Amino acid sequence: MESKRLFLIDGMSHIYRAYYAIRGLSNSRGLPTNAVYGFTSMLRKLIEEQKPDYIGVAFDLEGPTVRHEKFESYKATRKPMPDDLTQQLPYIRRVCDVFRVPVITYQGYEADDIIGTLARQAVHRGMTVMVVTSDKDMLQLVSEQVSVIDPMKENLVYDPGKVVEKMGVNPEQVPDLLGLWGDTVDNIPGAPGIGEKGAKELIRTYGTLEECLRNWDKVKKKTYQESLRDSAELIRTSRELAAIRQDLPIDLDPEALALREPDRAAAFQLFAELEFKSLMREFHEAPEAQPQEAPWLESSEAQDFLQRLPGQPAVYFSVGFREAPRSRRVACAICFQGESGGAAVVDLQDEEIRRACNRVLSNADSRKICWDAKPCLSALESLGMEVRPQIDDVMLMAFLTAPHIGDYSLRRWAMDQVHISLPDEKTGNNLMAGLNREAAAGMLTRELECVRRLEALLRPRIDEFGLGRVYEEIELPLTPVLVDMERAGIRVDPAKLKQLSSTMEKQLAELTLKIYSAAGTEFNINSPKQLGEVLFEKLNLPMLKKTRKTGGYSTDQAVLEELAVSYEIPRLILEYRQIAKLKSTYVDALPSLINPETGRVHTSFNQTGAATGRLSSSDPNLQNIPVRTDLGRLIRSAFVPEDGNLLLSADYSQIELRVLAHLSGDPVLTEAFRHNEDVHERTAREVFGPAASENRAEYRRRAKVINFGIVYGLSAYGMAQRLGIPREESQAIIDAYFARYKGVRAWLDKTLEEVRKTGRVETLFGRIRPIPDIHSKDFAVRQFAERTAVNSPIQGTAADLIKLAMIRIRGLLKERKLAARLLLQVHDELVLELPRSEVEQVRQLLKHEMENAAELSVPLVVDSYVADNWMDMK
DNA sequence: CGTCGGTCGTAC
DNA sequence: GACGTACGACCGACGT
Repeated sequence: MESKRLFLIDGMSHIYRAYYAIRGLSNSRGLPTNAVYGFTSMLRKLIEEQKPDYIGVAFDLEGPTVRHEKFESYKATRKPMPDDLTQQLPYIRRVCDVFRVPVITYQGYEADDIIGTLARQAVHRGMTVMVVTSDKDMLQLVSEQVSVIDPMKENLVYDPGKVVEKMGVNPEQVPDLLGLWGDTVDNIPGAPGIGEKGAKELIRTYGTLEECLRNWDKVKKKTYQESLRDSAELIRTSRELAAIRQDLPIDLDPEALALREPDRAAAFQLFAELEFKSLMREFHEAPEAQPQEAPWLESSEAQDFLQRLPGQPAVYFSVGFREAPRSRRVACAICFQGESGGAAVVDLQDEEIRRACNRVLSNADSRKICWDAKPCLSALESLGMEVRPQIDDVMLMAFLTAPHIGDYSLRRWAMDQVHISLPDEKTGNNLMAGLNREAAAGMLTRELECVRRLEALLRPRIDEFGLGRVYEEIELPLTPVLVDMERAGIRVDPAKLKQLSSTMEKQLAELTLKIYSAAGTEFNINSPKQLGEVLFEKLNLPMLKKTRKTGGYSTDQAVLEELAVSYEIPRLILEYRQIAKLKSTYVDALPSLINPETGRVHTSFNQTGAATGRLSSSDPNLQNIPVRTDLGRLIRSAFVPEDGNLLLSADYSQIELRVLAHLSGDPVLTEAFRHNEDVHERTAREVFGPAASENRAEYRRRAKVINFGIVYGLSAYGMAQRLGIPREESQAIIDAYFARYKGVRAWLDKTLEEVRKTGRVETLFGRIRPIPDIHSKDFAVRQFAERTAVNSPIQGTAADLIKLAMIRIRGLLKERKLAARLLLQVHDELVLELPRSEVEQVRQLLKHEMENAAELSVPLVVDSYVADNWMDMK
């Protein structure tokens, strides 16, 4: 029998935290509600996630305390409680009442002392105590039976080990430590001249404060000696102030502290008054609507339960993860529920249970449904399990139906759509890692309930919005492809990066000296603010541009390039910037991301990262490794295949313009691609006429800018900036473009007309993107919406095409038992690793699948390259 | 001391 | 304000 858990909440610490953490919240009658809201969220979350057996909140009372008598300046510098917080105190009291959480106070003593006293008594009765606070003083209460939990730090739990880790001393030594160190928050003075470092060292050396004072003459540092000798009384008083009392004349009454159900009606009433809408919704529901907590099943019970699942047409599941070293996530528990019948949680650390789970997951006749399948699939496969066919992923349904939202955490969707609150990720991990199996099961059950309800909500929308094809044929089958790519990773040569890093360091040091000498002053070159002051105030260079939001001096590349025509320093800064950027973002960041077991970096591809349907990549982002400058490209030479293998890269040529040709049916663009012309050359001829052939390179460059601009929804201003020409001139060029490319103009008009009517745009395959700002009254916002509207179908269709190709390529490589593996996708490029012997076959396969991903009105063209590093592939 | 917005710069 | 989609480093303000 686990011992009962008593949660003692430090109320004062929380209302102050909430008050400062949330700004400007009030109801329509002007009542400030920030602290009430923060406190309520904390309390509700704590009860839900931790499921205490007993609970109480301690508050200070107005008026002096024994500490003030002991030491008159105690808390003297602390400002009185702000008015707009005082106003909220009665409501905080009412919140405790409606949650039926007892409030405990004691005249003359602080919340700390109440908690200390009750904790001690609870331990005597065999309870486990959790002290809920963000105050480091309270760490002195920690023992085998008492933990401190900090809800502001994702429910970080301090046990004696964690206290030593944070404070450098044992819990019982904390008052001694603070006697020396002091505490500015509580105005405990501590020893003059002794700070955190000194205090920790002294206590570690002598064990107690009294021993430190007795041995003052043996202390090495002179200032410490003097402080200990001369300020003994001050130090002893400080210690006394820091020590939490555990002997107040109060009696713990467990029955009064037993957790009770909230008074839902009163809670609804109160939250209505405070205008907390999401809480109103939550407390409006009948309590039965909250899911029943699933039981943990062991051995034979688990087997019985799992045996019945494969017969179900749909099986919902939610995986509990444990964080393993190198940010690996290990699946340690799984909660299942069939279409009918209750949920249960089983332990994946048990071999027999894993086998039974595998029978459920690999039964291709039933659908498996979860939220965010990629990490589940990855972790389950690592445990030797197989999931067939693919997993239905409700997160992808959410993404496809609302790709502009940007947050696809189950927590967010559960809260907004079905009004169930879930722990944040950190808390969830702690729950899974902790010893409280009931709380962990509770979380998984709630997650599962959210998945079920969200599926019921979102699957009909998939059909309603015509997203069935994109879901079934693109996003769903893409997930296992990404799992494989992430697991494969790409080899990175750390020696090469190290060498590059030291070269760059030397170059930076030289440039720094040159810049300082040219500027006549030393400053932080990395700081745009300081740089602006040096350039435009000290050196009086002409200011060309201000920054958009703060009105500071702009020092961006365009400005510096312009200034570099006439001055030396901007040129040096540009060079410095380039090297510093490459060094910090790539060269120095990559080695730490190499997995020592594989020698490779394993990026994470985010399937919901971009509203257009593109993938994004992070940790590290391998989709923005430099390629345009020689120095930047060197970084790519550190990306290499295993010995005996090669890298193969295949990229689409002009995919977005080809997509535009298809979508618009523009005859000139179509003809250019059908004849496999250089599309920028063609645009130059169309727009600039005979002049284009006189200075081909220059007009091709301009045409290229135009073509990019078209895809991104150009404006005359933007193009003028890029081309360095007057705005009227760029407008003339744009007019000339649309005179020749009438089909493109018509498509843009049609797309805008459609978005104004339907509020959304779509790709060739039916992927949608809502454009809510299209009717905005703000001109700038509306223009932005228009550019987004014309760009998204183009970028999104290109994304759909390469995703289709990836799925087929992975299927064919498997089918033909080739060793070649997909490693990376960079929007229009795929990078594979393969044995030399497979190069020709795979090259052909890749080209064929990419070029025939779909039948467009113009051909898709793919170029491919082979090399023994990623730099030399061009 | 940690968070967060601003600026800047890489990729396609 | 001014050309679409991302990720991320660094600085500095802000509140503890």
